[in-house]
Amino acid sequence: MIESHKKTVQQAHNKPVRTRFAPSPTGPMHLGGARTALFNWLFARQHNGKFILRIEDTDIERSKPEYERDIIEGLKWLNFDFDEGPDKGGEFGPYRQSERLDIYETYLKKLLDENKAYYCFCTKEELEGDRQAMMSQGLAPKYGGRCRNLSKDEIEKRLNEGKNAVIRFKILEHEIEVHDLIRGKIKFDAGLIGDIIIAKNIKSPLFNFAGAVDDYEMKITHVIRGEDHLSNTPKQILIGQALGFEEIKYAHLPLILAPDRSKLSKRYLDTSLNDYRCKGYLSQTMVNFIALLGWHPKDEKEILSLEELLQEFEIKRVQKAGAVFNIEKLDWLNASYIRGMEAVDLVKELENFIPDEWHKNKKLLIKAVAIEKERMKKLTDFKEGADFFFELSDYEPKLLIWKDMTPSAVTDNLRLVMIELEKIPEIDFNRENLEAALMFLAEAVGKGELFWPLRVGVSGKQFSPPPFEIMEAIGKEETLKRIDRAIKNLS
RNA sequence: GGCGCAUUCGUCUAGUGGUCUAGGACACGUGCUUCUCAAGCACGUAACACGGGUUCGAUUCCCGUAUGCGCUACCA
Repeated sequence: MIESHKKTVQQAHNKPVRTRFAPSPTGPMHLGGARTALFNWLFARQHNGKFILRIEDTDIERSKPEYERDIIEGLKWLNFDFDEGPDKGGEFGPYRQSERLDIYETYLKKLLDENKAYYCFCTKEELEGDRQAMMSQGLAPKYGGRCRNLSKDEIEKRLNEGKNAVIRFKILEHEIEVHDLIRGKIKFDAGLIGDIIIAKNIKSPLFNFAGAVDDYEMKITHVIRGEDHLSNTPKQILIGQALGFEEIKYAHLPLILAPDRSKLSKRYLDTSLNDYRCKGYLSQTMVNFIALLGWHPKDEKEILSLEELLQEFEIKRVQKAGAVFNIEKLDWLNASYIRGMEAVDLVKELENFIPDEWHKNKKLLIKAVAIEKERMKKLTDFKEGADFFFELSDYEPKLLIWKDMTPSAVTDNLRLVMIELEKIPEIDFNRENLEAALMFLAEAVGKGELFWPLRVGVSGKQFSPPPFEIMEAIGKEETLKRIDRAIKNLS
């Protein structure tokens, strides 16, 4: 099934599939970016193609190396390995746009020479005035073409005078069709676009132009990106056509939305991938969850590993409408993954989420994790929920009292428990034996009457795992110490 | 304002011209289990934006309206 699909795509292009993730390092890796990367990665891997990372840092003001690092770190965490990219290299590098200025310059000159682009000397003030005028007439605000037909001499003269000039691309008026893998045919009227600026100057290309050049130069076959780029697509296609580039397939992903259906922003929840990592979400949770935002497998399966996604993913099944990011479902998914993990593996994930001292007693840590993972939603929950395994902090003595029992009745029950526990040898101090030893006692005095004070005595908490599990984890000596402490607390 | 995209339970979504009394998941509610919490199990509440067509029949096709979002930068 996948094999045959694979074949179809390769035949259609007659060349290997190459996708790219092309973020701007102007901020930390965003959830939307992570999903774009995932779909690109999946598509490339499914078709035996290549997945390329390209850093779009033409905006030198806003681009920062630390953001590039954050993006690469994020991809690594999610296990989206890329075949070509900055530092890693590849046949079509460099992979940072700031290092490809010569390439853009060549194409820019070509466009200028062929009269498909021209220098524009209009000032920002002039442009703003034009825009206002057009808007007030109810027209699409586009460049009026003041500098479109300047004579060669005039251009030369102004350039020599040192006048500031941007480079505009001539948009020919005609209808243009975008074939989107997800949305089908989309028509645009190029006449409404107006001549766009493709470079601030010969050495400073802008997004639409640089991207179009790179997609061609890097032999990208499929551009999979957010819906926010849909309106840019005709511009990029037009630039490609002017330069004689081959056609590229496009797929525009629906946006990830905040709970009020607005664009995902810091106002409502964390937007960067790293925030979620720091908050204790697992890599596999994020991958799985992000995949389900705007995509769904054929069957009703919801929990899918990266490998399963690789099997199941189909770009045609991607949703067209935006998807609200539902943190509750994310928590449920994360809890589900945590529960499903082996305690030893979970301990590794917990590394940076717990105090160093807890690592000293590995045996206890593993036991505590095995017990607590059943009720954790996030890795951060362990620190609060499992502290009592390592050290019992002070608690309200009243907490020991079950319903309307008297303190002395509670004390009596705890004494009975101690007597029974004393009889069990250290080596047999496991949950089965403990339960067996205390069951008949519980039947005599009542389960709640016995187990509630015992559980609170060993955990110090209103809510906690069952007492037998705790006692086994902390061992006989510590258990007796804590029960004794509970008895003293009550008097 | 212009252009573009979208619209199934609160949310993520399945689905199709008659099988829809619209399916699943999260959340929520009730119950079971139970010393507490969690998990688990059972049950339940809850949706085809609206208006016109097309059709024997429309949630599904077409057109409008509304609403939301995106683009409309010498950002990407």
